[in-house]
Amino acid sequence: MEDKSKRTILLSSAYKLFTKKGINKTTIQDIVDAARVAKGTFYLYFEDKYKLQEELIIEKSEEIFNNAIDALNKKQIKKFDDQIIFVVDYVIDYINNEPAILNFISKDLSLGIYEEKLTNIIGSKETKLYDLFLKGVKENNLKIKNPEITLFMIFEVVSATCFSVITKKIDLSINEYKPYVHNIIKSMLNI
Amino acid sequence: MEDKSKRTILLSSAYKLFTKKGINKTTIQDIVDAARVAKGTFYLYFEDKYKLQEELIIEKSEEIFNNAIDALNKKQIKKFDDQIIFVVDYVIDYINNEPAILNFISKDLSLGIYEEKLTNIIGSKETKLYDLFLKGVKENNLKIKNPEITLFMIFEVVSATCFSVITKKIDLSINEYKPYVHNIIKSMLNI
Amino acid sequence: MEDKSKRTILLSSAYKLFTKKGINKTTIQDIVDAARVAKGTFYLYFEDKYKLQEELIIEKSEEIFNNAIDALNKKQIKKFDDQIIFVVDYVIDYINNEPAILNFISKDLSLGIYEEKLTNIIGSKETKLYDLFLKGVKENNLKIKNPEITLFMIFEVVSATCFSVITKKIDLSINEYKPYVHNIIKSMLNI
Amino acid sequence: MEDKSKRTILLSSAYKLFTKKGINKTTIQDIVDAARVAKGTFYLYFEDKYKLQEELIIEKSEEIFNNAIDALNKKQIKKFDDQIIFVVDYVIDYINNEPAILNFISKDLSLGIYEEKLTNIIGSKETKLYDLFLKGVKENNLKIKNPEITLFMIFEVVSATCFSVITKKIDLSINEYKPYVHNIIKSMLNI
DNA sequence: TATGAATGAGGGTTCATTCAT
DNA sequence: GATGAATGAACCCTCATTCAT
Repeated sequence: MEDKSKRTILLSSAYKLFTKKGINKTTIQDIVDAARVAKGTFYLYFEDKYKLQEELIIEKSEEIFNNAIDALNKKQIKKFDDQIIFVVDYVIDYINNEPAILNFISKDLSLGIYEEKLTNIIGSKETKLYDLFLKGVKENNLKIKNPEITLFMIFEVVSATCFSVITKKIDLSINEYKPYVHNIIKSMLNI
Repeated sequence: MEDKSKRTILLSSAYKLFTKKGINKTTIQDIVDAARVAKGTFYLYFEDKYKLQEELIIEKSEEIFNNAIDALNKKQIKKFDDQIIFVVDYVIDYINNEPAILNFISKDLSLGIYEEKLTNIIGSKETKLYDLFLKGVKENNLKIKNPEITLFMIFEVVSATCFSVITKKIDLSINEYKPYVHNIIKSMLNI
Repeated sequence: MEDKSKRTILLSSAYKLFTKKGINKTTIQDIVDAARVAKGTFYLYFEDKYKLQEELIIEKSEEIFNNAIDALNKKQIKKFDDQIIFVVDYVIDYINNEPAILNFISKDLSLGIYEEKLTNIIGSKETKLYDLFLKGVKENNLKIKNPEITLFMIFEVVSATCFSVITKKIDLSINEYKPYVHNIIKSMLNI
Repeated sequence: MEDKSKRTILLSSAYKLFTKKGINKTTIQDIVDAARVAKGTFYLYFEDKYKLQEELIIEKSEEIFNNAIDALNKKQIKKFDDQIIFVVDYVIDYINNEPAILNFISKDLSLGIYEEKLTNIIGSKETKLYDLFLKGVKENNLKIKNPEITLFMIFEVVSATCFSVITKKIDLSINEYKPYVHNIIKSMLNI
């Protein structure tokens, strides 16, 4: 505990506040108060709260996607579309269990940033998810012109609809909702 | 001109500023200056700038959707999926021609609000779009369990991806993008 | 009293503080506290404290010079150099009686600004002092190539030395000092 | 190089920054960064940046005056007023060639301090300049009551006017300006 | 000596909101 | 209804100074 760097404490304090109040309503004063740290300390480590947010988003997103793929590897799922659906469901369940995360990454003003970063993560040639997808398309001889765009659109469809369902803007349980998503994804994969 | 109520002038001044600078960077001072009205006057008509924004969003959205359906009625489009795609394309083209509107309804913090309002508009039993959709599903004997959810998801898919394409987060022209959307919609309609 | 505008109160409060503590050590908070006015009110009237200072300097300088010339007009001083010396002595005495004014216009960082403004005042074709000087040079057939520069340098000599004497940087009474200045001025006027 | 004490490095780093940005806009962080030294180290050697500045001013001023007198000694200038004028011109030229020095010693808030220090330097019985002046007055049998005051006033006149000319507050080249100064000095020396 | 992370008082500035006119 | 001067809480950010290592 005591060896946690102030930087780490600031990150986790900000995370809690962002998920609770959203980034716009969270002030730097709130963050340093929660971290029991002086105001100036914040500026030793972050330019402003948006830079801090970016770090959190990248960190959190990578964590979710990597966990999803790790979980996938432990299963024996053969069919490509089932693999993709497994990953999608994993992400949906994760967010559904920790819905406050949406409060932090998209409620206020940051859906744009979030997507931009996630697009980087998904589209990055180094990412396991992207590799998985490309390999699947190839091995299954899928007639997909531009796999990157398709993957991106899957992500968009999932995140946008998932967001609405989880935040109860539409009266649908997450499990009632999943089949719809699965169908869309299958059709996007031309299977 | 001179008989325009102050309220109307405030709405149109705010609209111009919101599309130009986004709502967060627009101050009430900016709005009343543009409207050539005193600061106190603002509070005679609106609780705060977010209430004003809500009004604008509803007004603007209804305008777009109603225009879309009016345009549809002038064409002789027989097939149901083509009708839906026509409406979708109409909306996409509208936003693409006036992308500043995204600056106002989603760039900052308001995609959530926007969707909530639009959901109301789409889902409202009184809306022409909803009626059109229901009638189409029935007449075509489509195997769609819950038409409302499907319509909602179409909207989500269109808006989320459209937003990314128009704001150039993904390197794809709006016309390259349309076929993807059309395919998804067709599959969602089980046709 | 009650009809004094907040602007006027801010100006006079700032004047007191500037003369007491210098402008650099005076904060906007100090000024509004002294004026018993809210902080925001300051920004209704002044961009920052330096703009306020400029106004004070111009106002105060014009006051001094105009008083000097008015006093001169009440005397019957014939000789040109005596007229100039009268004005110079008037200014020296004024500052000597209210030396705190130097604390405000030159102690901190503002000698430059002060001089710039005074140069404008002195050199301004509309100023009585400048007219007086030009007329004197002409009527007395003085061999002065560039009267404006000469007037400027008289001002510099007086203010620089006067500043040192009054602020006791040199151990000399103001009256012991005057003859030196008079001699310099006479020599500068080539009389 | 490597044996330069941290103290010396701090002084020269501060000098560079003061001449470039002025003392007020130079932070202690700037200084220690430039000196490649830790922040705490600054406080081992200086109370604050103003104490450091004082040292620099004294050091620099002595350097200039001593150089001026050394240069004088290499010339064969007989007449006393020519000697003084030589020194004055030397100083003027020096500042004119390195005007950034004014940025450091007077632009911000320090003309007062500077003059105070210089007055000490000039008036100090140990200074070569003062000796030179006293000797000259005596040998030439000049009717100058108080040589110290006269020397001080020469300095004031030169520095004040020189400052205005070099910083372009008055539209006059340094060479057009010199004759005016020379005349004033001659008259001050009663020659 | 030397370090540099940590501090926190304090500055400038913005702006939604009120209220006497 | 309409005004706009006044308010003051709230914010971001800087930076001289300290102190445990």
